[in-house]
Amino acid sequence: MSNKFQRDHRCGLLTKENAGQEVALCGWVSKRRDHGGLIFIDLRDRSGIVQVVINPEAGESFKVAEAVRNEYVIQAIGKVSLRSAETINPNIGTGEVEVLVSELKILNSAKTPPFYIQDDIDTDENLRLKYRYLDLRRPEMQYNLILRHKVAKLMRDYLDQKDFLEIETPMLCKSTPEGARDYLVPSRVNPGKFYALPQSPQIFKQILMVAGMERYFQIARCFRDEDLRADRQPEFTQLDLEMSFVEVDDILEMMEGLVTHIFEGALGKKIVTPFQRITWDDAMDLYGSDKPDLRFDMKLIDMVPAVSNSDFKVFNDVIASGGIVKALNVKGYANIPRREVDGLVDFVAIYGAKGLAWIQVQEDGTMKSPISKFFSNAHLDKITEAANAEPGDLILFVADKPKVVAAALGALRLEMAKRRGLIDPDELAFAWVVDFPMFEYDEEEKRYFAMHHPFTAPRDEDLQYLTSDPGKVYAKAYDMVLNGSEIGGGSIRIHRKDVQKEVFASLGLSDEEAKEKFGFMMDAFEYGAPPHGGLAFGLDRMIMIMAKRDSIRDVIAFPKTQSASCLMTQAPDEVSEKQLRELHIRPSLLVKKDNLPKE
RNA sequence: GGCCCGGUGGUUCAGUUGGUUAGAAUGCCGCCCUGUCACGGCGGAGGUCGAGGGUUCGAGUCCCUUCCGGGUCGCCA
Repeated sequence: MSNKFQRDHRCGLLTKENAGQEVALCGWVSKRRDHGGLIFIDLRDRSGIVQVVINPEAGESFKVAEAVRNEYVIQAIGKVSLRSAETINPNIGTGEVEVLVSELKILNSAKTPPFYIQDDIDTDENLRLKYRYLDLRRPEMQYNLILRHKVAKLMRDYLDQKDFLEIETPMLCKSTPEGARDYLVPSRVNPGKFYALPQSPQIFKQILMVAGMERYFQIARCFRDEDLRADRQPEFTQLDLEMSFVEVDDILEMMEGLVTHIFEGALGKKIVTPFQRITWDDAMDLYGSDKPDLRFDMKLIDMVPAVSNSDFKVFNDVIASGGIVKALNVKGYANIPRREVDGLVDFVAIYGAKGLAWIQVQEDGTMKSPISKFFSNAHLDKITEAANAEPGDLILFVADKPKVVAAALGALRLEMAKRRGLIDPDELAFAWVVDFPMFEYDEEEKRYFAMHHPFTAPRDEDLQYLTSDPGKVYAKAYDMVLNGSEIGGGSIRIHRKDVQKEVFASLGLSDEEAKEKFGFMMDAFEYGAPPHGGLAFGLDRMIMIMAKRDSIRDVIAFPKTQSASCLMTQAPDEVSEKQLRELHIRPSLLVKKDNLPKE
């Protein structure tokens, strides 16, 4: 009898219902337990694990079972049988059944793997990445990739239903001047010229709107040649989309529908809409971050009114020079040991804060603090009132330029929440951060930069300040935030040439430069560009949160290390002189790192 | 580019103030075992202590350089 397939059932899907059936299974040996006259094998395929049992009655196949080792690929044919009550294993899904094997075949042998193929292994990432094909065999990694597939499918289903078209845009693009560093690709047929890999399909999707596609999306790979982080890879995936004839509310509503669809479909979680909306100004003011974690409260408190006119020179000087004083009230943390407080001073120093002041409100209501001696009782009353402090609370102060205070206290807020266990890992706190400033002033280069990108539309009421006072202009831009992570961002775009020209001018781009870099886009805007806007979701980050992982690498099949290399394939690598010459790159121009002149 | 953490049998780790032959657990190999599921019992093999240099009578341990991995600040329109 020849089977069309080598197997007709999946390991992890066998249940009581299959009892009595003759089945053929294929998979990897997860574990072998040899009792001499009886051998148990945990057989694993993508669906899960089932126990197969073999005894000497199976003849030659029993000898095969004796030779089998972990990660051998085998085919097992046998009868599904119910386990007797005392041998049921409640720890696995298929624990009520097992397969009594009559025929066992080794499809391939395997070397002993360098680490266990099981969840919760404590292994160096080095090894996991080098042997990624083994790492990906682990159930939790399979779950992550399956989840990723489900999410992508749910996205496609939803957007298809809403009349979006999936359209591909080029990978070989023109280098863009501002923003992140581009990955460059030399052109063989155009000596001395380079393509850039896309940082996003931004320009193409806007052109697609001019082209009348009305609703577009793409699950697009994007590239940025910047330093890596736990949540940042040099190549990453975005759900990129754009719509014509919409205003901000239309897009936010559509995206809330999308996210609801995804989280219900993939995780069975009910999401409440509409999401909370918070302006960028408020987010920075209350949370010190443009991506606040709203799973807990602990807002930043403005302390300037309470501490003004005291004898504390440090605060007075900061306020006099245009700085601010803010504080956090860490409830019930007054008993923090001195050593830990000193550690917090170091913690905020990372973000540029020159110091950290604190007041411990003791159980008897008295203050323990290195700075309380500078304040009158009236001042202290005002401070505790502003902080809404009760006995047992710890008040932490940072005084500096607004940007430093936000960064330091924003980070400290998260850190204290972690230490106090204030974060519910099962909660999903969605929010929109809206009304971003259009521009950000760079002190070093003494000019404005676009906070999102230069195609973002300013708010109608702010158009008047575009040239006179760019710092006052806010944009029709929005970020979707989930649990303190930015998972999506977008804006209404500029669709009028005159406005686009003004924005380029505010950015210090001359007409010639604008024409040289974005001429095709300005041209397109002259041929009937519809009002449009869109958004891009960071797919990797969203999956990371859904899978409750700390690293984006765990939801990407083949990620790069912090030095942007692939430990499995050894990319990037050197290339032959011939290849270089064909690309018009003189090998002699290549300089190894250790030969570079010191800067 | 800065700061911090790590690199010791296949794996995860211990290794004191620099001192004899670098230990443990697990894995691996062999033998035994018919109800295990972290199977059990007995025996065995397995180490350039990331690499290079230095200090020292003597370095896994101290110093310098370097490579690799991780976290983070800058950076990421």
